[in-house]
Amino acid sequence: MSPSNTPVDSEDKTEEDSTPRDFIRDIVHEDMSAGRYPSVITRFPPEPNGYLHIGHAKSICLNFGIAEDFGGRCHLRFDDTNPTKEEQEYIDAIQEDVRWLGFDWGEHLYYTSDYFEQLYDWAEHLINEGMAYVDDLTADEIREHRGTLTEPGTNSPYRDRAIEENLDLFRQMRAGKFDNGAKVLRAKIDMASGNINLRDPVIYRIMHAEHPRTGAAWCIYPNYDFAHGQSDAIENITHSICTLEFEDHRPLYDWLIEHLTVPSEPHQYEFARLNLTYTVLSKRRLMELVSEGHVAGWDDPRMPTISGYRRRGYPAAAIRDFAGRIGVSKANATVEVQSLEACVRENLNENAERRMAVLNPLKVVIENYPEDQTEELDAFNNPNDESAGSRKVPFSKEFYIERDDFMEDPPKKFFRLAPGREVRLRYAYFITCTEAIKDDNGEVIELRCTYDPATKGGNAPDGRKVKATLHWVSANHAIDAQIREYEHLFTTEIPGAEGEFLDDINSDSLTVLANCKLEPALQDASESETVQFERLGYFCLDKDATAEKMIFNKTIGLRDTWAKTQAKTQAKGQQNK
RNA sequence: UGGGGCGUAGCCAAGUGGCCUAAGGCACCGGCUUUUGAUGCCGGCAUUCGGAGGUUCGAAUCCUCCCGCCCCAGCCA
Repeated sequence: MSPSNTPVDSEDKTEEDSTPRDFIRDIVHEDMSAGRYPSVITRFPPEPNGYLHIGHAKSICLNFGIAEDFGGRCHLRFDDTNPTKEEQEYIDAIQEDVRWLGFDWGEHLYYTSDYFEQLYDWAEHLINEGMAYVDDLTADEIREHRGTLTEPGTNSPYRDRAIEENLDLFRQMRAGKFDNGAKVLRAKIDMASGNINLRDPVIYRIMHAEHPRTGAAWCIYPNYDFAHGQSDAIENITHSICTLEFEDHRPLYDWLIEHLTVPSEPHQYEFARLNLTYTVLSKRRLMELVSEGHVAGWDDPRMPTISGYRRRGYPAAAIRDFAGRIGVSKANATVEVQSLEACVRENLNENAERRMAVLNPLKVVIENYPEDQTEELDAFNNPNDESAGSRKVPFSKEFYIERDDFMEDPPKKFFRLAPGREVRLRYAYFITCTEAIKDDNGEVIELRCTYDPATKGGNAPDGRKVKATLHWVSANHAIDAQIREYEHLFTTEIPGAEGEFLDDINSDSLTVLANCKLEPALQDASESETVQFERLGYFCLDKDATAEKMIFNKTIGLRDTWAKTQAKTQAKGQQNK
């Protein structure tokens, strides 16, 4: 079951594997030890009505992960019972995303729609057993008859129709004799049940709609409750894992499995869905962000979708790692996004190659450096990993540094470049600032410096130290690029906690930097490989890039304690005023 | 007021009567290292498990009551 192309995290998985790590694995472990099943079979059952998001990733990692851990398998099953909401585009995107996450369903790709005929037969069986009936009540009337949370419902006047009549009507429903909503098929259970799902739940409805897979073959469709458990049974699913809101449906799930002649007896288990701070994670809301243009699409790098994260440069392994770290339980939980971001940083720190790029360039001229000279300096691709090798970086008289790395009148704890101060240029030389040239507005537009030829490579033979190391890009060799920086899409931890979630959208979630300078090696950057721009963060090529114009997404910044202390001292200054 | 769940540090989360004077991760706070103010390393961070009673030699783990939070009244999933 283990995908052959899964990168990283394959090392210390020796004896840990079969040991239970959450309550669901406990159950599976116990079932297997007791010999209740020959092998574990789980499934991931998305409805193709939107793109997968990080919450789905949790479920995917759980279902495929359990299959892997216990030597079983996991099916990918599209739960396509509502043709009015589902589309082929989503079916394709979902498969791509699950694969990208590193999971493989092998031959086991299924669709609930594959079972429509069987499901229909089971519905007739229920009718024949006197356990289902055709109801002519309107949707409103059915609601009225359902009672309330505290009061029992009342029987529909059609509840006791003869079996023959029900059969005849149901067949006419299938034959397209009625309009949408004219009739439904209901399971006959108990209108007084405390569990509202057992008050004669609707199991088939009339929908004259084109289905992405079955086309016009059907005009009646089973709903979730009537389709899910039976589909599980058909596929011999042993552990049907879903989220907490389906807990109330389990009695109905079990009721159907019990009263139908199904090929196996699956069991449903529920866990808490994922919530993330500063993030919205419901399909309805994500759909709204997309359709109303608040983001550029499902794969906008600010979206918590799998495709958004992919485009943003998050490694699949980081998402899998995150899913493992947050665990699985039944407690409603809201995980801090920082936890996800920590996984991304950890993975990228280990795997991303380093490059140099200047986001907000400030030109520097070295006065004592030969006019037309260019040196090719050695730079490590990953100082923490020798096997990543090294590359050459061109250095010359004029280059760019980050505007933030120079201050004319630096505060105490600032130890980057300033007039008269010496710093190191990474992999290059020590330079000392001699002059800051300003424009008419007093804005610093260029720096004049001198360099010490003896410090080539970055070390002084006399052993003198320097407090800062700056990144830089040679002016004549620089590639121009646009860089897109992102912040959280929302300004509040729980968007919509008070009021409309759209009101909490962060209007500064996207910043476009137009005049960035990249070292030449970045010429062959790719969308799928996130690199570190030293001292800044992680970045990857965006799909909008062209041959003429490079565009990078900022995946995530490096931890920045300097910025943090700055913010703190600023806050203090504010307080004292 | 019906039914189903949940409550262990700022956020996740182990723990299922005695190795718990409660794992681990994130966050946070110190220190060391460092040609990324990154990384790495070291140390700190719940005498307490929603609350109150009770059972027991012994309880986060068992019992009782109470409090709080989430889900359910789609012909959505």
